Amino acid sequence: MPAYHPQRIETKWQQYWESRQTFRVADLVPDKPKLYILDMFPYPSGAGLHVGHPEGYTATDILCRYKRMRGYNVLHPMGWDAFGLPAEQYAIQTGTHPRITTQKNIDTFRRQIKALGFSYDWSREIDTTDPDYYKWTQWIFLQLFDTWYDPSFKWTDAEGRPRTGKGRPIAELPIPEGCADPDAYRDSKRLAYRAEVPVNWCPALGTVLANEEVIDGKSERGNHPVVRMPLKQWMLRITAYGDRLIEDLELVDWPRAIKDMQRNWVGRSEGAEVDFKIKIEHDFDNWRQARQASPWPEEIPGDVIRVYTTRPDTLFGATYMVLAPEHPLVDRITTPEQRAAVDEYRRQAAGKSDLDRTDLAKTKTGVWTGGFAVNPANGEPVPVWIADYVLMGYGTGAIMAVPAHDERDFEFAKTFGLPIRPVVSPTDSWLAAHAPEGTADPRASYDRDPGSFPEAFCEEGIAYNSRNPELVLDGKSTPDAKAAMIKWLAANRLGRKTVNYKLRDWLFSRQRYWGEPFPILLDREERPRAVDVSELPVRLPEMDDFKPSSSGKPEPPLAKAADWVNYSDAYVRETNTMPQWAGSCWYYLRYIDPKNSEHPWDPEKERYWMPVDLYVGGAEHAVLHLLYSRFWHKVLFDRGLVSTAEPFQRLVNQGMILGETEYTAYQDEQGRWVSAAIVQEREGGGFVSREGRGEARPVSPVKLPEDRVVKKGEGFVLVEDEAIRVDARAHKMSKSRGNVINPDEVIADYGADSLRLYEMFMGPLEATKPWSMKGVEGVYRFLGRAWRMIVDDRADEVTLSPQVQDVPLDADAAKVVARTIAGVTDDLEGMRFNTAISKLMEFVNVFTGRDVRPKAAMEAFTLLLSPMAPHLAEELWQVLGHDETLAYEPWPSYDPALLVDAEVEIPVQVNGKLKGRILVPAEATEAEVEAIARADEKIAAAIEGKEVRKVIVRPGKLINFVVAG
RNA sequence: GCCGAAGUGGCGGAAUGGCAGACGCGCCGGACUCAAAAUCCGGUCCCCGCAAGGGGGUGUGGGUUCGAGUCCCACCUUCGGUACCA
Repeated sequence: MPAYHPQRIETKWQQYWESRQTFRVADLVPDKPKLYILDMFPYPSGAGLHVGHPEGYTATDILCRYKRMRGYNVLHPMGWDAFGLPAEQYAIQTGTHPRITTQKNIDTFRRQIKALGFSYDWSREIDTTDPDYYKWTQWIFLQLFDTWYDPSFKWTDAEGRPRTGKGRPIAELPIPEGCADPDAYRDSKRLAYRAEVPVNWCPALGTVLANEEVIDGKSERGNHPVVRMPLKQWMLRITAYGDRLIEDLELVDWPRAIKDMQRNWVGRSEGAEVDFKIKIEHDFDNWRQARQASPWPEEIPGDVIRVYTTRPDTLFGATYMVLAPEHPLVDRITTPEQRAAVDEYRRQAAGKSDLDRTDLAKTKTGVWTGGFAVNPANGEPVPVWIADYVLMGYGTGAIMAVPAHDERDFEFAKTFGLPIRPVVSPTDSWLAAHAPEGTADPRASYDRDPGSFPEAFCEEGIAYNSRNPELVLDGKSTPDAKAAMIKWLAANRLGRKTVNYKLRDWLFSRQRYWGEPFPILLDREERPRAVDVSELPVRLPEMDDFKPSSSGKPEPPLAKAADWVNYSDAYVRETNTMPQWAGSCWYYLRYIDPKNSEHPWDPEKERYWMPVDLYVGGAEHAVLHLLYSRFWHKVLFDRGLVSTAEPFQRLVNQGMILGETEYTAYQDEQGRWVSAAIVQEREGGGFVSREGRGEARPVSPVKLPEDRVVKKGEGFVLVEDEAIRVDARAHKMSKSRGNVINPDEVIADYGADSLRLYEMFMGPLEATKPWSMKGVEGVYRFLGRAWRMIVDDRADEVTLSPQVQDVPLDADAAKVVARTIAGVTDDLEGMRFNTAISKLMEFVNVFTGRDVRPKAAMEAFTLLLSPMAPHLAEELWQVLGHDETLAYEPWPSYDPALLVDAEVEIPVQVNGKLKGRILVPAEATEAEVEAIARADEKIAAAIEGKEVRKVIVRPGKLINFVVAG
């Protein structure tokens, strides 16, 4: 009977922990150091827990349990990111209220997570859809609404660095003199503001779609037409924090890859804005004089095209301009002759989603407007085109095209026969490498026609062909030429230096039901006003119809709740809701003080717990969630509501868990095997084989069991025909592939401890790795061996094995124990769980081979095992005679002297090649080691008759003879 | 295309610049058993050899070093992210 029986043990200890509140954490414990270890909370989907979830959760749980035993006060909470589209779509289909679905899913997730035995403090559980939670999400939104960004505000950060730019209360915003409408001015400066933004409106579905849901201008569901139309939406001014989001990455301990991604996403670039006068009559000279005499206009005047460029040094090479099709000046500049073509092009562009315009479009398209503008550097007229390779959302939505030195402009100019004027001289090596074959004098032919080269020269170089009566760039390097051009432009009010970001302001509203309502009222002129804090939360109105609008225009479902919308005679409620990101942007703060009804969190508790010391989650959140959270946190910091500049001090990304490795062979229509080497996946699904230049023939994949394939050379082949290559690959788990592992089933078969242990034993936490049920069995067997090492498996009751005796440790045993403690401790500190487990396995392999197992060794082992397999460890601890949980037992210690051996075996090399091994005293000097090595028969033979030029001795490590001949 | 990560036995993986393959899976052999399962013991990178022993080996090609899986350069492959960002 008392074989290792995880199901019995695990429920027993889960109940024990729950009933005694073993892991409830006190807020402020002055004599203990604090540690805040956080998991990314899950979206409770209807599919239930996935084996990917427990990977990160197990890792953090191990650390928490380990750190508690080392005397830390550990905050380790869990909650639910529960707003979101699936519950709403389910509601539309079935009429079930999203709250019901969400609650059901949460209950499932909670049950599954609890079955894994994690040491969360469940009294701190939060749910983003709970009005007591979203009350504070709304409250934080009001802070954003109440804040403007002062880019010139000087302050000093916690590291003592001088900083510029800070969010300040809107009441402190200086109103410019003579401002006709101070309220409108304030509204235009808030971090939360309203703007017209195009959305993908699908009239047939009556709903607004995300970019991913639009394919080829049609809806993914139902294939209905989708149009882009402007809609008034809430935006968050994250771009104001672009520099700080980049700079403060220096303060955190995150993987370099994630920091790089964030930097790229923000995409800061330095360049210049330049104004090109629209050429209507011959008025350029007059305009220049007027410009010189007045300040730089912040608002773009109606008669100029303002462009952004990172290469102002190439302005003399700007031979045409391109506007985005949506650019407001298109109408004004288009000539009557070109009107029809321009309108048609714009109509086509409007039918394409952003993805279509970028992803699929390989060749450049565009239309001339018929209009011209004037190049401010040389006064030459340049034609103005529209093309969808210029995006309205970046820079100013207009570019100066320098085809000689920009790959996209080069391609466009060649397509439409526009002039290409070189203004940066390429290096000789570039010319030699890129000149078309047979070019006698590459430089001469480049200067004559850069278009004859296959690509543009986009690197830095020496300027030429760049002079006007006031400015000479010729001979200057690119950085010098940029500086000179910017200086000249600024002096003549034709341009100025600017910084630009790829990052756009954050579109923060959704036309959905299942999200946080905005705490905002709109007056008759649609001016926003904050709901009074005393009226928070603004609850979602009860509705039983979640269907999209039938009004024929994009309208959020909340618009149908008439009583709710009509706040008073003067005001209506905002009917958009917040995106799913909102609740997850600040949840780590609410865990600190989850029940506080007066404040989002208590400032003293915030100072105690923040920052989060370790944050673990999937890399798919590397950019958006982490960037958005950091942005909110910085606003809260600027407003004095949190004490740290960054929320997450250390970040670790767990890798993805793939399905079991699959072997796939291919058969043609006659059922003949086709080698995977000649099979290609076709776009839009299906596979074809292609032999040499032959016809592509359709083939179908066939899944093979492991014993039908064999390794040959680089890959796998069929056992019965080794000429047939077989694909061997693990795939992402997905319902459609049928390779999803359900954690409930693993727990039922092997227990939670085995699941936990296996997920940690698979490999490094950060790595992507394939699942293997055989691997689960392996760790299950290990736990069984650990059980039998301590428990008498032949007795009727669970009792201590007679081999476990209260005897002192002999020298060897003491060494094994000390080494295991040292190794496991070190591995846990470094989050190397896989090697920590292998050290425990080695320990068991040693002691199961012994007839007498000292009790002290067994106790140390049990404590070392407990963070990873807590249920089994608690049971063993009890069998070893203890009444209380081991969760707060001190972590085992050891005598460091035991790690040092008196004698060590070291390798002997001759010219770096291993020739033998010798046993030397650990304290032996270099000369002694050399003498022992020379005395060794094999070594003596290996160096006999050769000149020993040098002897390298690493005491306790190795000896290497460098010989000649 | 750009950015990032990774390439080590049949498989997952281990190795502060110092004995490559710890630990686990799988496989082979043995013990226990009437038999099987479970369990226990031994073996298992490749090649030559009965053995002792010898030789080769960490994606490819160079380099640094007494010594390279590890550091540097170039390339190849796979995975992840991103995508006309002016």
